[in-house]
Amino acid sequence: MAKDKKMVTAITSMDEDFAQWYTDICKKAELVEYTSVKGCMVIRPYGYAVWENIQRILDKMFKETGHENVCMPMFIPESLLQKEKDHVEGFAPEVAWVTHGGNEKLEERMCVRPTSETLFCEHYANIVHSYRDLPKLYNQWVSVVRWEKTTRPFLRSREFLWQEGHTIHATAEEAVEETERMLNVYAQFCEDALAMPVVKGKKTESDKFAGAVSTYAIEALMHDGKALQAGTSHYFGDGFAKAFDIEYTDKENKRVFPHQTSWGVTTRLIGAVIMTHGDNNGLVLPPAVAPVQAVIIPVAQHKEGVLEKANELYSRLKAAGLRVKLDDTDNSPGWKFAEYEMKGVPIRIEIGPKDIEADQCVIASRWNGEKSVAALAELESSVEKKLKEAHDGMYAKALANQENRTYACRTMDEIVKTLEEKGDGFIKAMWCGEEACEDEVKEKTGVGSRCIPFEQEKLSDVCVCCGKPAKHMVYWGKAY
RNA sequence: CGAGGCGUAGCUCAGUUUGGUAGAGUGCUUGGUUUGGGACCAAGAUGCCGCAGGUUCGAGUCCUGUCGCCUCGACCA
Repeated sequence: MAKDKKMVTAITSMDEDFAQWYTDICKKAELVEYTSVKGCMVIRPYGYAVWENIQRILDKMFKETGHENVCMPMFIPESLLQKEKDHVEGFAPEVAWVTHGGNEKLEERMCVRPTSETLFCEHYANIVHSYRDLPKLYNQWVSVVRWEKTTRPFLRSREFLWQEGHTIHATAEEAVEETERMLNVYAQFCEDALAMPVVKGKKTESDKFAGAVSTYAIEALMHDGKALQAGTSHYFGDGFAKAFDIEYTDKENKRVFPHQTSWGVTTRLIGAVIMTHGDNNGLVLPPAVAPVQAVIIPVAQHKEGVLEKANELYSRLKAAGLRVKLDDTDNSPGWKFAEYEMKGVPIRIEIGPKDIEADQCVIASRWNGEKSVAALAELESSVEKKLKEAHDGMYAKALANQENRTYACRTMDEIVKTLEEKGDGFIKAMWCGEEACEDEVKEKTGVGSRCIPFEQEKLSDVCVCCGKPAKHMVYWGKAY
């Protein structure tokens, strides 16, 4: 293991002030910059490259499951937003309104989309007429606006980038299946691409999406023990179809309502990556989404043959399909080490005169700080092996953190005591299903319901709050 | 949005109590020596003191507003 001496003084230590540590990483790793637009941020090239990798991988998964990309308008007329009662009640308090076009006041004001269910519904009403038109499996990569009061880079901003999938199906069964399928796609993506374990489950009634019959979510546990909702998938039943007059003719020549879903993940995933894997030396990126997977640092690069050799390694790794960078600036090697650690590059390759003589290079892994020597002849396979190890190691470490911070509690007192003694984390506790109890737990312990996990355990027979028979085991936690 | 704290050089911060010429370290530029964990020497450049008003002969300093960051609540992807 690497010495645990803190080598970068540029960022606040996460044990000292986690929130400040997070902000420091966002800025020092050159992911974002603030602007004069309140609550909005510039996603800088390095941060955007992470998003592009997330997009690329997810987009492929969406297409493999039969989805097509579309693009809806960014404005929604007020009358259209009003059509579904629960939906408008949920979103109206946080939408931005456009009231003027140029100097002229609009006949009807329009909101900037906070989400696009209403637009998709209007569109589906136009294009779905027969069972032969179903299903429609659509997705769009856009930004949306929600007038948030408290904002933080990636975790909550007034405008954010996301994808929203919107599908419409002939039957409820098919739509429910789609809702679950996409939640699984998200969970698999988090595991395979972000090395981030998640808990899959259903949201409670009070926590579900405005207008949904049921909402499913993946919840991840951050390094400070707080929970982060990393993705959601909603089943709408035929409620939106009824509100928007989407009807089709089935095989029996009957007019029926179709069933819908929607699902989304956002740039918040980048925040999740930062807070799941980052350490006191900076960002730690999972290899699958790292803009640079390996950086080559020449040592004593002024010496004969060093840069030539470094360039040769660069060409070989590039040809092997890796995202690789060679830093031949005249900063000192130590400076470069720290810089790429801050930026979370998974693998560092050091090549200097001593290595060249021995036909080898040094490979250092960001996630655990380990250094090893690799023969130049086996460069490609060594680096690929280290990248694989990085992914697996990061996942295992994140999973261990999640498991170590998940506590089963049988009474309210136990919840309070656990949080006091162990700090924040997931609390597993039984629940009767009544909203009053959910609220009381939140009020008395500070933790809210995160989800009813698919993987249920029976911790006791009774609700942690009221003592009546329990219906579900719930994950509770403080949320971002 | 409610309560509290903070915005001064790219970064970290002093100076604000008691109004009177804008400071340090680090970074940046140039030259040289270095180069396996944020190198060293020398010379140089860098500021509408977050922004907008106000008080004053004079504001980084006092007042008001606003924008942003941090903490704790409420709301939320």
